[in-house]
Amino acid sequence: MAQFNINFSKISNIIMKDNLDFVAKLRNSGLRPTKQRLKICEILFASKKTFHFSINELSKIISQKTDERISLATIYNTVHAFLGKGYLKQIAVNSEQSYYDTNISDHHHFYDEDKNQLIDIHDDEVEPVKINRKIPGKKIKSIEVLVKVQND
Amino acid sequence: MAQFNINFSKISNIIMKDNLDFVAKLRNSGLRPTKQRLKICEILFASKKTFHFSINELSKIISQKTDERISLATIYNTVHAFLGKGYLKQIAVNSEQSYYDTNISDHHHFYDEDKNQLIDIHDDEVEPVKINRKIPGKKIKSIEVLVKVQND
DNA sequence: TTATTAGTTTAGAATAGTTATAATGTAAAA
DNA sequence: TTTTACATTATAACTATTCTAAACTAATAA
Repeated sequence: MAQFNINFSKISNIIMKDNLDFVAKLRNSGLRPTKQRLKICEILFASKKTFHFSINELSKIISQKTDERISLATIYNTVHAFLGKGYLKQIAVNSEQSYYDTNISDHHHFYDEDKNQLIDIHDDEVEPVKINRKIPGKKIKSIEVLVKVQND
Repeated sequence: MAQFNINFSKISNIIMKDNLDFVAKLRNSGLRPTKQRLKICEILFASKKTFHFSINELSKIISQKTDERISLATIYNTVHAFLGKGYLKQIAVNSEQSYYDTNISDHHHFYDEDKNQLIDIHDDEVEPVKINRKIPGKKIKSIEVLVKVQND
């Protein structure tokens, strides 16, 4: 009886509303829907609005939004797993930190060097980039434009 | 007399041919022409051919080409100094390592993910990238295209 | 259900790249 | 020369990330 109550509160806490979608999403990609992964899904994918983050920033968001802490190792693991499944994109900005994007569509970025912040460039804001050269034996995996900006 | 010989061999060893140019180059930018900096100048700028390198790679080249070792700290310091003076460019590829380019002109890159190698894209190989958007209060510092390629 | 198994989380150790420190050395100025 | 400011160095410290191995938990079999 006591055990039932505990389990129920746990479950109701974790699985709610659109979290059912996340459970399916994870299961479909062969990832077990653990409470850590569901929490991270919620933070990353619950809003229609996409955003950019570093592991460090994600870690802070998690501690703000949750009372239960998630270990750094798990955050790294989860982000890598999501990258591998194509749910996240990695963005090369500089060598100090990795940045990730919940917007996985092909697009380019501004990088604000003063605020250390990425800003999406929408496809209608750039002329398509045409590369008139091929590397023998290689295929293009991605074409990314990074526009660095600073205060003027 | 003995001292004269020692100094002479030192100097003749260090300052020769186009190294005089490097002495001037360094002096003109307010950097003292030390033997370490001259050696690194030689490696980086003696050939007309430009190239890409990581600190680790540069360090290896130095130990191959010199019997006198240069400390890692000095290599970092020197590369940073040269970056600051605009003699080198930093390229954002991924977060594992910093890459540097002795070609400081505006240009784009292929990145071979299998060989972990950068390849210059010449200006005539890309249509100019047009960004039809401005960030208020910001000016564009650089526009860089990174084309990731892999074996096909 | 319950037991088993295979995948997951975790703290903490280990590693890699980079920066800081403080002592020693050296180029340039006095 | 002597002095002074800048450079180099070994090494410690730091930061981002990965590894490890033990404890845990979701899925599966019984």
